[in-house]
Amino acid sequence: MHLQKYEKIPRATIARLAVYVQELEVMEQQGIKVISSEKLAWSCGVNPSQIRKDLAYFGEFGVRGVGYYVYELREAIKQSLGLDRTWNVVMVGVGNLGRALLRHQLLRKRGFVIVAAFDCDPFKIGEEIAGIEVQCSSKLPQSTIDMGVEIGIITTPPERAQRAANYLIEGGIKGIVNFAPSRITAPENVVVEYVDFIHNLFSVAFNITQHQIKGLL
Amino acid sequence: MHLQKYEKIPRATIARLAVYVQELEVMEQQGIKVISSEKLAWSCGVNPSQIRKDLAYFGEFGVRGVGYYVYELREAIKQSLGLDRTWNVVMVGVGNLGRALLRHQLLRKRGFVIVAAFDCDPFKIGEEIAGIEVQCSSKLPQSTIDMGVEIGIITTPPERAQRAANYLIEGGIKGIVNFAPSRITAPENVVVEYVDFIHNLFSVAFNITQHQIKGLL
DNA sequence: CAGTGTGAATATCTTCACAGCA
DNA sequence: TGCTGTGAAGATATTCACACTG
Repeated sequence: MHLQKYEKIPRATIARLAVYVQELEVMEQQGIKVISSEKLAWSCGVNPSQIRKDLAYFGEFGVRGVGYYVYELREAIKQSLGLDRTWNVVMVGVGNLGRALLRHQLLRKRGFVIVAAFDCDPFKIGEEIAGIEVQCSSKLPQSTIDMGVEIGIITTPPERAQRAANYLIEGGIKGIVNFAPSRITAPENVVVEYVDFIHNLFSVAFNITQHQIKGLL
Repeated sequence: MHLQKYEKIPRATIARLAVYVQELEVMEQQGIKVISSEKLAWSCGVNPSQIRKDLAYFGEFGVRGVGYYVYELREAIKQSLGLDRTWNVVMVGVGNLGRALLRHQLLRKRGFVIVAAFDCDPFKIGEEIAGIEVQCSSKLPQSTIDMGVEIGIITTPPERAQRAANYLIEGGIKGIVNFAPSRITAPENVVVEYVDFIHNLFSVAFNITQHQIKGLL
């Protein structure tokens, strides 16, 4: 196993590594065996030195004068990110978005296996979606402890996100991905990530407006 | 209208402004009329000066010695972001995720109205979801031109994302939010944002691993 | 000699600290 | 007095430029 240099790794680097993995997979499917940082950079929309620097946090994966072996590099990055294993995940909140995620193939393909789903709506409890039976939220803490689940996904309405988080924390979860548009509080040792695609729509709307303003100057 | 100072506004600022709007709405619902940067910062999980600096890009919204009027501030931010209007949106790709977004109330509530949905699967064409009839993708460019749509959402499988983008570009769209896990290329004048929640799962997985490594030291 | 790995230079972002105003 | 608005300082992140190597 490559040893990670002991430096703090920028958040932004992690986000980019995920993109690199994605693009490397596409290249692998296209039968490309070797790739230069320049070409990879081009298809990921970043600067070549950026890629080299990002990779340097974890080790030396390239061959000077040649480039990177696509398969090797992908595996190395995945290992560096802790993705050379599967992660058990539970979901809280089975609304439209929750259902979509339960049925989404890509999660499993990337090593994130949803092992249970919870909701507090009695009409939903007992329903089966993509092979998973919706259970009552109150069973959550015990279940996650029993199954050794480490990651929780919150897809409740915003006002119930904190309660969902509390259940997850009680259940000894180590990380939370919150899809609800509300901030949650969690102890230091629990990692929290927010997903809110409304932000991206905001951002697009803003940038369109800016472009137009610039066009007038 | 407040005049924006002519400086380039950091991407990160835009992302945070969206969070501020979210939290301000929660506060408004709780009947809070005035808020200090310190309290708002606390509930958004950022530094108070950060908030003041972010707002300063757009104008002076606060009252010294008092704080910010919640309603006023929210409106001012929305105006600054170009959200004091509605945006017509079209969707390409009606899979699990597309359906979830079509049914999602929040998009409309935030001023993003999905006015049409397209797919190339003949089995899906004609189907009606949340009051919107799925149309054949080939009709896309003409429809967006006719309806004056400015934003396109891509929720196709990755291998079809570029083609979807091409249709949208041909249709004169100004911004794209790509939910498919693949990079797309678009002309300079088209704004592109990527949404990929797998990245956030990667990030959580990585941070959990890191925490554990740190724990061992 | 093409392309990596990396220190040094630059650019960007965040936080501090405090002047200035209600 | 209390909290904003902001220049200056500090911290991070990105890009450059080139020594080095397969």
